[in-house]
Amino acid sequence: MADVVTRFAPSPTGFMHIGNLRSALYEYLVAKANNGKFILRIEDTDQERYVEGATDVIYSTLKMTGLKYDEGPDIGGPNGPYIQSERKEIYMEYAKKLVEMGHAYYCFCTKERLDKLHEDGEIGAGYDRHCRDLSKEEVEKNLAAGMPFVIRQKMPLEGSTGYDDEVFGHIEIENSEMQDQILMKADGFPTYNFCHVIDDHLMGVTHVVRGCEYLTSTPKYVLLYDAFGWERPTYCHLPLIMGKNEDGSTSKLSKRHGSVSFQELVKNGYLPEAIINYMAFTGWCPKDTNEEFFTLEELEKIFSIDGISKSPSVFDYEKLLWFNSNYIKKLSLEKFMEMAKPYYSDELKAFADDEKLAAMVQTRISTFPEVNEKAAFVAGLPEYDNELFVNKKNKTTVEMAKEVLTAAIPVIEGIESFDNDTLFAELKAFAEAKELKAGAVMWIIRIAVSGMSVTPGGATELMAVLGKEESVNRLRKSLDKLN
RNA sequence: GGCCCGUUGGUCAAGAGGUUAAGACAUCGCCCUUUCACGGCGGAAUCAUGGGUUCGAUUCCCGUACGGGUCACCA
Repeated sequence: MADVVTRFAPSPTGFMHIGNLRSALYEYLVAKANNGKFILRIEDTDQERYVEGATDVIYSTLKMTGLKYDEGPDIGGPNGPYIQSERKEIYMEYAKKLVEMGHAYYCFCTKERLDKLHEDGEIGAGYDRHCRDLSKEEVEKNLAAGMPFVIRQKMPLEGSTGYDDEVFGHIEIENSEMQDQILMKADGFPTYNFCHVIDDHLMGVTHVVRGCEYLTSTPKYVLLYDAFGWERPTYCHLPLIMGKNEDGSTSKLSKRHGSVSFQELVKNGYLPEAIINYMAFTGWCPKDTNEEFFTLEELEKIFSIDGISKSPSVFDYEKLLWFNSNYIKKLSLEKFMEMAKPYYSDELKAFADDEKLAAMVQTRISTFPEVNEKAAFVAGLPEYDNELFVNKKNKTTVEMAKEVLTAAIPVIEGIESFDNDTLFAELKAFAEAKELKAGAVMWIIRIAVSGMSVTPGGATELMAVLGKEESVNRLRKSLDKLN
């Protein structure tokens, strides 16, 4: 396939929905898998939904995820402008051309009349084509009188229109099912239904990749291409992303399912690379491998349209978590520390630069905010129940804890180089001398030094992080508690 | 409601007219171990349903059920 051109055409709504980003990813991959071009276009024809600064969210998301576009509003290109509100005149020009050719018509129906039609009619009754056959004179007269108007597409009354979708195969819709949809609104702006076709053609888009909510409206767009005598693009509709409800049912992914925007996920400590990697697998999977870890670059090489699934997939936060923890483990310690730092609570901020602590924490978290829970032990010895010393597997008891601590504290105080290896070796020898299992001694010391049943490291690792003075202080405190 | 699409374990999914129906997440058990995590090994668990076609269908066809999408001066 040569000269493939795809585009990502989001509306500036102020946040990047996961489904939206998934579309962008696939659009990017379809282009890059074929050495093609990827265009960014902003669809802001709905003036009522205008959101300040929303385009910046789009730019930054694409930048963070590495979805580099070859043409776009902020970088320019030969087919600009790339913001639809700046292309307003173009659409009116083409709409009028369509009227002249008999494929569209002026409609002067008021909003009130349309609303009434809606109320009175059955579900899906739609527009009654009231203005479809106005005489040329009438139209001229209304126009001259300055009556507000919209331009509607004149659908064929009979027959059917079909196209071949790359994912879903042949789709055929009766023309009678299609409404005379509005192409140009009364405010002079085009509707999506119209301008995306004009832009896609003018910008040379060869592959229209988008969510399958457009699957059944595409014949209308195809009719537009035909009316202009333009070559139809290749269509590739993507299965939707669903969320799982509490009762086990699924529905379109929304807030109640969890974080649904890219920004939110990042804020919650997910890495863009992990998000992208996981997202590539929602509705697609490679043909000849079971491998699941792919960088964007690698995806560009192996992606192909025939690996796209038809059925909707449930967004699995558990699996995303798993991807994320793996990506966190792959980070260099330096990078990890830099990225984790903002997530430390005020109380723990001072420890964010501790390499030993970071190395310990890095292998045990799935998202960055978890650093606090893992690093909590450094903050101080919490109030805890002496029962924590009791452990079945190691056969430890509260009594034993008292004895072990009494004997071990002097040993630990005597250790010069307070690193994990030395500590471990010394305490192991200590255990042998006392004819105790190493595990039993370690358990008791770990509890005494942390006051927690679950910690991000073993007894000696914790002590190495805490340092000699703090460790010994804590051990003494815990021993006092036992007396 | 009309039209369109879909349905392989809890989830993501590969797959083919004849297979022990891959793999991953989650889950359970065991091992490793200085608790947890990591890692290793193993288990449980899937072709929505009825009818065809066929020597044989989970795979092809039709119906049913269920799920989803769509029917805006939103995209």
